[in-house]
Amino acid sequence: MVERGSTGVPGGRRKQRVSMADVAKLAGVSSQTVSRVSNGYPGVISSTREQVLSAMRDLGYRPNSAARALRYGQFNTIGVILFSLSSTGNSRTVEAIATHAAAEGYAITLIPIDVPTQDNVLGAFTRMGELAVDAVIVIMEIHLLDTGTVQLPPGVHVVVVDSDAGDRYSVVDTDQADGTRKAVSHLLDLGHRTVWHVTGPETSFAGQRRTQAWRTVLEEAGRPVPPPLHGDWSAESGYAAGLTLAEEPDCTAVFAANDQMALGLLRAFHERGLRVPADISVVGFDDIPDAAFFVPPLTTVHQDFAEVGRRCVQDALQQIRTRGDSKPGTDLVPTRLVVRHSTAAPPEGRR
Amino acid sequence: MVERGSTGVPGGRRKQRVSMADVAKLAGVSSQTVSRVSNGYPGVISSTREQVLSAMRDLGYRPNSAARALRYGQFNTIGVILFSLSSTGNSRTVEAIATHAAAEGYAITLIPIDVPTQDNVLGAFTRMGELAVDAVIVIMEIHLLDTGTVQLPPGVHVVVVDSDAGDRYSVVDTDQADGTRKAVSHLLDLGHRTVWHVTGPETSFAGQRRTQAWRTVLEEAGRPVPPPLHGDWSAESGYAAGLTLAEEPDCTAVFAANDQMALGLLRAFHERGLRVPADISVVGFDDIPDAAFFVPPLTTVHQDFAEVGRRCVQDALQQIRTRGDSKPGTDLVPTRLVVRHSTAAPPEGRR
DNA sequence: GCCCCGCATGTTTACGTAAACATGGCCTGT
DNA sequence: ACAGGCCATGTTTACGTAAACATGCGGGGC
Repeated sequence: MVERGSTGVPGGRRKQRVSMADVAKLAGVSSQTVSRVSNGYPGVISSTREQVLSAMRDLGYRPNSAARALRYGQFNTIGVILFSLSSTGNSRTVEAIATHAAAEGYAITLIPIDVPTQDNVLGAFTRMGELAVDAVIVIMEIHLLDTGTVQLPPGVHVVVVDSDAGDRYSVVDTDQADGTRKAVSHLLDLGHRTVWHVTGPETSFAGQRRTQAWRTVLEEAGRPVPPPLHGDWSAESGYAAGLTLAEEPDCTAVFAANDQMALGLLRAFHERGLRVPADISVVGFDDIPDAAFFVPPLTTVHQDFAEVGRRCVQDALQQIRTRGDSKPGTDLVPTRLVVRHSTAAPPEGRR
Repeated sequence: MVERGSTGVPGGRRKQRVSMADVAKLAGVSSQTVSRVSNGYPGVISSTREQVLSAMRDLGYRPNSAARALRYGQFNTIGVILFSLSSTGNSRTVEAIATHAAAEGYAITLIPIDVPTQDNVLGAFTRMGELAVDAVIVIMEIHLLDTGTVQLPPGVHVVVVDSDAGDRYSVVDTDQADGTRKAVSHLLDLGHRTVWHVTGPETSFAGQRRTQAWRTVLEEAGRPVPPPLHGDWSAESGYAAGLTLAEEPDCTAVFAANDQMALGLLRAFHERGLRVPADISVVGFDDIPDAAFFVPPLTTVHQDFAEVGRRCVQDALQQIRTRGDSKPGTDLVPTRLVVRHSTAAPPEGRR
């Protein structure tokens, strides 16, 4: 079982992999002709081509991508650096990236950072330089990298998600501010005096932006700005915030920075005997597939992760093809408010 | 932009990448010495080493992984083929795979198959052969591959998740049967006469196994086996099943093949005025992070995706290191029943 | 004092591919 | 009929790295 490969060298340890030279020998042509057939180049007569193809089949020839990469100077691979695949948003973005990259003939290499310490991030970026990638998509708050020690290797193109480094890198992101505006305005339009807020973690740029936009909308409307409650994206943190909010008699509407925290809110309110939406309205962010099946179905801001992924790949390929000549900029993907049954007018006398 | 010539051409576009030869020239040594320094080999005097390191820094040298891979005949990369990252299970398994692989110095290349047709699968496996990977982890229903047309390229080591191809490939999976047994027995122990079931899609091996085990447990206990309701993993399909089950007066306990469908059940029962668990008990499978925050918190079977991922990597590396000498086998990861508040004894007179 | 050994470093080569250049035969146009 | 050109195919070379082999110098043992 140790020996693999194909040519019938009796007894001896066979060659690990079949090369063009092997195919060429069997087909009775030069390796260059094999190369031409392999790449579908013209200028090979059909009988020769058939012979070569047949030899390839017989030997189980597969091109060696390392040699190709060496020859061409590029790898047809895009690296994706991220903290976690656990969040719906990240995993769906990565999925879209992988799909679109595959359609363009690029593979995806995943570089996870389990614990987002400075050292780990630094390490990931250092390894990155040695990895076989033509471009890197970074899905995280790039500020973690701004302390000066880290610099991306030159010659590696970068696209950033969930960050604001638009002046230095190409940025693709959901339009957090606009989505938040839709959510908060929806609640105000229903007649709520103000809107409370459960934030995402401070390390998240997306979270920061949502909180910032929430504050701005309230201020522009001349409404009081309640103290935000701090969450970390998890349903558990939303639950904790919900227990606190249940004690606030003034609170009739809550904007959670993501759907999972909204789920925690729903459970907390249910436990405390608050009816959603009769007593209190809840809006989330993301529109995860489950949101339509929460009790009650959640009104939330739909993010188009697939589109984010698509644009990431597009930008990355653009940079690769222009060799970085394209200028950095920010590419915002629009959102959409999905109204379900977790929002309604505030109860009488509380608006 | 076409030229990629030598260093120091004033005004000219510099070489894209720095090679050992460049470092060697600057340091005044041979490229072999640079190689030795780069790989931490002994036999380089410290003053020379310092000079080389300094030159590396100055030029921003990074080893070319394509050349390395070509030289060594391996890529230090593991490919992961999957249908979707959308499911919690897959994304968490992939995350664990990526983390453990990184710890071993391996990178992960993702090969998504957006639509699981025979052709696409075939295509993915064909491309796979050309990709720069030393092993492949397949996360999907292997039955699709058993029709004979598809065969993995020889020389690529394979580990399969969610399948029963244990005789041909190395398999790692959650112990579906045992988890199901725990779930169903829990409900029977509470006093329910029998347990209804919402299945996963037929294409899923994991789903099939859960349904099979559910039936077995009931039969062994001498209980009637109600007709299973067919789901597709989505909360929506669970919701549809829930609406049907709400009309079944005999139904006091349901085992959903995953948590999302259980979520759909909860909503359907809530809408129909059935109290969970007072009127009807629900058990899920997976223990997604949100399950603890459903209304009510869901009793479910915990799957250790991280462990599945870890063992996948372990098996893959084992195969790479032994060159496939290790025999295929099935490696089952145990589950754990997490009892929350969606299960209770059946209502009086209905047990 | 001479020879040999070992150590630091240099030189050659091969990994598999494909561009660039080379060759040779046949067809076409006059 | 002959020259020129084009087409199918072969040969050479370079991509960046590292193993294998080569070199040359200094020091220790006799």
